[in-house]
Amino acid sequence: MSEHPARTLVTSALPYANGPIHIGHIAGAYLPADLYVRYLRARKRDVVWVCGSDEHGAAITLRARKEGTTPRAIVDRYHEEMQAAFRGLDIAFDHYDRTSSPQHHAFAQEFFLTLLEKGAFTEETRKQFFDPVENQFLADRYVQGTCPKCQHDGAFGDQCEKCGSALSPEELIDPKSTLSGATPEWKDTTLWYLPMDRHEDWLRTYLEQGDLEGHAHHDPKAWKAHVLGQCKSWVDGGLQSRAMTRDLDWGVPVPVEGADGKVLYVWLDAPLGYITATKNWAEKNGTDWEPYWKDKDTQLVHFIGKDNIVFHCIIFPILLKEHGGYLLPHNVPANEFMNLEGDKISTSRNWAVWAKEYIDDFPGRSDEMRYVLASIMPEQKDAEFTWEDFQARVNNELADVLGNFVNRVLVLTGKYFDGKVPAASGLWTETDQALRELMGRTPAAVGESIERYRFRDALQHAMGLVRAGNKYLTEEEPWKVIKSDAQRTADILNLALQVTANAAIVLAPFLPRTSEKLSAALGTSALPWDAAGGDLVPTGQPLGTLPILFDKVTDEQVAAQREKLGPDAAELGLRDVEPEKPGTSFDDFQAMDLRVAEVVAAEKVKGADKLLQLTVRTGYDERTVVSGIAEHFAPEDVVGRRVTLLANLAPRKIRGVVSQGMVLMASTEDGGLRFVTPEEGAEPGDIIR
RNA sequence: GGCGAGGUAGCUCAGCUGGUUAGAGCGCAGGAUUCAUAAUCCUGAGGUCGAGAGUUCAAGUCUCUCUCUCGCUACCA
Repeated sequence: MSEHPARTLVTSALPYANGPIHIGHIAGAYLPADLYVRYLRARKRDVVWVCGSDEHGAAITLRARKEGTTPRAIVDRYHEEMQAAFRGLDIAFDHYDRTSSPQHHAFAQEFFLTLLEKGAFTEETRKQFFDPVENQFLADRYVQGTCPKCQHDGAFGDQCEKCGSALSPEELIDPKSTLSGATPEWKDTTLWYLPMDRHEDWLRTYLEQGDLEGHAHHDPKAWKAHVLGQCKSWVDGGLQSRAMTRDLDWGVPVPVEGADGKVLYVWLDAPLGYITATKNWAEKNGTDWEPYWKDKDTQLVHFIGKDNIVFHCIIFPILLKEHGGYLLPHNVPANEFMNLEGDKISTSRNWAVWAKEYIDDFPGRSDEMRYVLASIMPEQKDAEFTWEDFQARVNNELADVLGNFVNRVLVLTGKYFDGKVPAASGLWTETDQALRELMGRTPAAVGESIERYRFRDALQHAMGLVRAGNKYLTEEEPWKVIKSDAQRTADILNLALQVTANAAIVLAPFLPRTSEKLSAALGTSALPWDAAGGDLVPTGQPLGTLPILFDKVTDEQVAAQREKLGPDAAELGLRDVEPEKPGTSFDDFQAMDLRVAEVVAAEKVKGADKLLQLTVRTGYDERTVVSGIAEHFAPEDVVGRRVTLLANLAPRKIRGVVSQGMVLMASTEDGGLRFVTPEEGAEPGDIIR
């Protein structure tokens, strides 16, 4: 406990600015960080916690197009909304920034240029195929044509899978874009890749031994199993080069001559936002940001969800190390996912508890949600939130155990000692001693758990003190003792009050509002964490009044919340769907040959989870079509069905099977698939137009 | 398909480097109690630790096979 870093920089994953915040986000990356940081602040440690909105990327431009507005308008709206959601749950960042700010753009460009100068990227200026329809450059794999060696006509730009020859895309005869089918143009472009394979050796040492550049850096045993497991699996599997730029018009422009229409890959740009945010925090507070990112005595901790592990543990560290001068993460305590009422949380299906709606429905009751989420936090495996469980925890634990304990102590003191802290004799019984010892070791137990990112454990320890307090009162029965021994009654209540004051401190990270109310009533506000463990409330201290700390959650409230899950009634008439594609021509439509066909045989493609190999009868031939529907349909379910076939689609080899056409499917809102089946009477071979 | 993490009492979950009768909270049953928000406290019932095999004096804890869940990844024309 004595050794600790000189300062700690904490980050939480930058939330993506195209949707509201729900409890899955909160429990994953924000509440744990908030608990950790509140604890460190209470210990008077030097800690800074930064976060911000991740505002770039293609999804935001798509959303803007759908809503008929600009990306700027979208990110501005969510930037405000997300901050309000965090405030509502008392998620208290030291600084919340955004990646679309001029400062961030400038910093990200500078960082990119430094990497470029240091040779961190492989830069390739070369001619590359460009799809004029999709208006973007095509990776080798997205070009297909006839193999110059074996005349196989499904060869990819990098390799012919028929004869195994390695190819360059320009060698292909009659190349086509696999995105649009258009004939690509041969144009100059520059791409910047991060060759991650160069970094495998030191990454392995860093991850497995916790050593960096020959020095002990962190304790790998302190990392969560699932985090290390996933990282090792990546490194052991061999790291690939990753393009660090994208062809988009919304993002941080690549700061290189002639790179118009290119932006930094969001995964490069977003984590740099942590640094920008730290800089802006420092400027706001008139201090220096550099020690937080560069001093050897600083500890860097990233709080994220499990979907972000590889980026924070592998790619970002590579970037930081290549740049030089920056610290690498000392721990990445990623949480797993929070499920909801038996199902995955889903934004599009409105299967979520939105932070903002919770606060609207339960105003002033942020502590309750914080408590429940901390109790069930998905620290080592996925967790499950249900409203029934929420009700039980709030009612049984917060109201009955904590709230009632506080109330008993205050009422008894009010009744017997006029609301003033009675003087203790100092003669403690064995029972008293046992409780005092528990009180003495609880702060360390809670703190140790928090420092190990075991927040549920920490909360258990803190609540354990309160439970012991209830037990103490029941066993010592001051309401009986008062009749015969006023001093003994004073001793009992004095100790019960000390327990209450201690509980206020150790519960403060979890229940900041409740803790503040309690401390205010006891006159122990502003006591630091390290004061806890002993007597805190001075004799004679008049106690303030406290309203009931926690209202019970009613069955009606539970029912109403469950009712809100699922598709919104208002949305049922007007669906939230992908925007319509830009206009096409009648000629383009005419170019497609759509036919009625019948499935005569079906089998799973071996080695593929999602692929079904179908044999379809078109009336004029029988052919093989590979379709990605195996997760929705068993082979026997599809045999005999009449389907809509795009018959003249260029053949393509998928998983070793040549697919001659495409079966049209409707994808439903819940992620399911339905065949587009012609009405009775249509026969295989009938033309659809 | 490859890889990773999980599968422990009715529910939500702990069980660190293998070692006496497998734990907590909630729920349930019985009892005690009344200062308190019908709150509290005590006692108890409940588990072949996903299935099967193996290593060991000893396995929830190590190895192998299988199975289910979640994630990453490839293939979804």
